[in-house]
Amino acid sequence: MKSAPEPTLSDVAALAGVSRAIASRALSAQPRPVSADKRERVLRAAETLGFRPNSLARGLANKTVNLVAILVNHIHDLSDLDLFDLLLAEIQAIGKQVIFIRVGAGEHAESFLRDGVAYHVDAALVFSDFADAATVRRMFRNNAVLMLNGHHDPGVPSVTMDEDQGIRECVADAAAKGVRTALLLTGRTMSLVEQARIASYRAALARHGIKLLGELAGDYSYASGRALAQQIDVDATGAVFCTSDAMAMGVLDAHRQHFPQHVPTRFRLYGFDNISLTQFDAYPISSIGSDRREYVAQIVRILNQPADLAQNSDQVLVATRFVSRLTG
Amino acid sequence: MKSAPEPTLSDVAALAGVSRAIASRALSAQPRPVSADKRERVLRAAETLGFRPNSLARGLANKTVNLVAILVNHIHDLSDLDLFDLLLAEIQAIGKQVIFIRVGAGEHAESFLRDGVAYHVDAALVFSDFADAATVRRMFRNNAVLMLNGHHDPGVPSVTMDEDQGIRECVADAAAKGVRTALLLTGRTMSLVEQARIASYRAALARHGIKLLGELAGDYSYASGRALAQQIDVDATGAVFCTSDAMAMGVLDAHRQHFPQHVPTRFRLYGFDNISLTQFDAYPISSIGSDRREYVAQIVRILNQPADLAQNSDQVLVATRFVSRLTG
DNA sequence: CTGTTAGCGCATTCAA
DNA sequence: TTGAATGCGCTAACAG
Repeated sequence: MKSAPEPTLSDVAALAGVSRAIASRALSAQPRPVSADKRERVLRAAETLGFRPNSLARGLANKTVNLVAILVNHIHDLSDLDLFDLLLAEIQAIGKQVIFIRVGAGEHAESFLRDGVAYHVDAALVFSDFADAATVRRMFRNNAVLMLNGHHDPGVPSVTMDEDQGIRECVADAAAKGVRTALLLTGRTMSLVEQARIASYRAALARHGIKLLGELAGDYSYASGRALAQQIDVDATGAVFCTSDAMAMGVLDAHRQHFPQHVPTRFRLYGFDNISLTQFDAYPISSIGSDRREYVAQIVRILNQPADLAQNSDQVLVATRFVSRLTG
Repeated sequence: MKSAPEPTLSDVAALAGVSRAIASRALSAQPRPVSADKRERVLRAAETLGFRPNSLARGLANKTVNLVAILVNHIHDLSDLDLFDLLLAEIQAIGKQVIFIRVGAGEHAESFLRDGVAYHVDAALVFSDFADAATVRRMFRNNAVLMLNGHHDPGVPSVTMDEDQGIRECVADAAAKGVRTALLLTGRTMSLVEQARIASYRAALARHGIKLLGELAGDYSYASGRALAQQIDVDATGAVFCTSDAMAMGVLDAHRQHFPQHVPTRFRLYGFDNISLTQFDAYPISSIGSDRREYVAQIVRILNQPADLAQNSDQVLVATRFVSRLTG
């Protein structure tokens, strides 16, 4: 009672009256030597049979799968659907498909991959910071990994945001507007990326003579921003810098509960990531972000390089810049 | 200058001093007849060699890939990161990996799939409405398709939201609160799902004697909601029903520009989808949604069925319910 | 330009 | 319990 078995290349070849090799060449994307006559017959045969090449077999034969893996902690790591949408479109545009892997907090990534195809993808884009470069390198082939989680490693190529640049601009903006004191709301401080970010804020604040009143540890989420906002001394604080837009949104809403203003007037509020939500009227939060198109372009460029080139292990830096909105 | 070639099962077998068959069994997930002694040697050999099974080869041999495809129009089709996050986690929990395919508006899905592994996945979850069931069925094996885009088809299993139920509750809520006139903001009206949704609203409104002042055609987006809001006659309209939360958010923000109120007092506002954003203070929009856990559970249940069972082509209906918030 | 041959890496017969 | 042999579907190398 099995449904009709999938037609194979042999079936096509047989119907067209040619050898399997000819059929293979006629159906190949690259130009291969085949007489126009036979190519035509093969194509017609494939059409009538409803033939669809088995990519597993093809991959096994020529050792390419046209598959890239994207590793994230949680989906929210992407922090921005627009980025993901663009990334997916561009990756597909170069003829590759994306296998999406979510590596939950405590769980071991390796067990997820054990029985999946992910081990043998052309490349792995690592957004997740579940592991350092060494672990990822062990999981995948060395030159197949692209670190996008802010972690650097001499042996592995990476595309990283130059967050320091945007933070400088952001703090400079606050200083120019007369801010003298500030509060910093941070994310998970065990993250290397977050540590670097915090260091940038500290340095920039010091450079401008802005006093850092304190650092409150959140977890990037709206809820944590909302909760921590209770600790803000509205009268003494000139600016609140958050290392995520979501936390800034939480701060904004918490503030509105006490002061029915659209935007805080006592202190300035700055977020981070420039997520698309900050374009909505309700959350006009000044933020820091990079040009998504350039970011994605850099990723795709590396993906397009033959593996030997990737050995150079590019450490690409993408600029970030301050984006001014109502709260800043 | 090629990097170390991946060790294969043969390498493991050789190092362990056994045949390939024994090595294969020892490494199999299912219990297979192997003496404890040899199993031990094989496992150790695999460990020292850093052996990782090639899933392409395995898939070719036993005709299963443990891969499911998720088809979307744009990422935003998911309208809800939480749903996607949960779905991905559950699919991975049953040992499958997800290949993500974005089928752009005008582009042909088939060309995307031509050279990808997607043709031979275990199943395809279709969120995109780029094509009817017939097209999807042609692209994938019949019983491997699960329609989640609201389209029904006798030959293909589906999990669909029972939107009519939620809409009834929603309109009943408005009627109970004395609403006598209403405006409907719709999405892309060529969509079959949207047409059904509109029909539900019309019927429910008529049933409660609420006069439908008009239907304004948007595209589900925040921007379209914002623009269409200009046409709302605040004095004559008792309630505004939107077929997406994003449009309701746009309406809310447009209204706030003229009336500095957190929530409209002249008319009631209802959205659709119950996206997580409506839990944020800024957008306390009453909405209609289903239990994500149940929705995902139903999908995974069907995914777990052997192919022959799916022949039954379940047409599962998941309940939706009204979720009351400040605007309703 | 064509067809034959030989693998890709693995799981599974079938004898032993 | 074991191992030799066979095949999954396709492409590449080689001869013609």
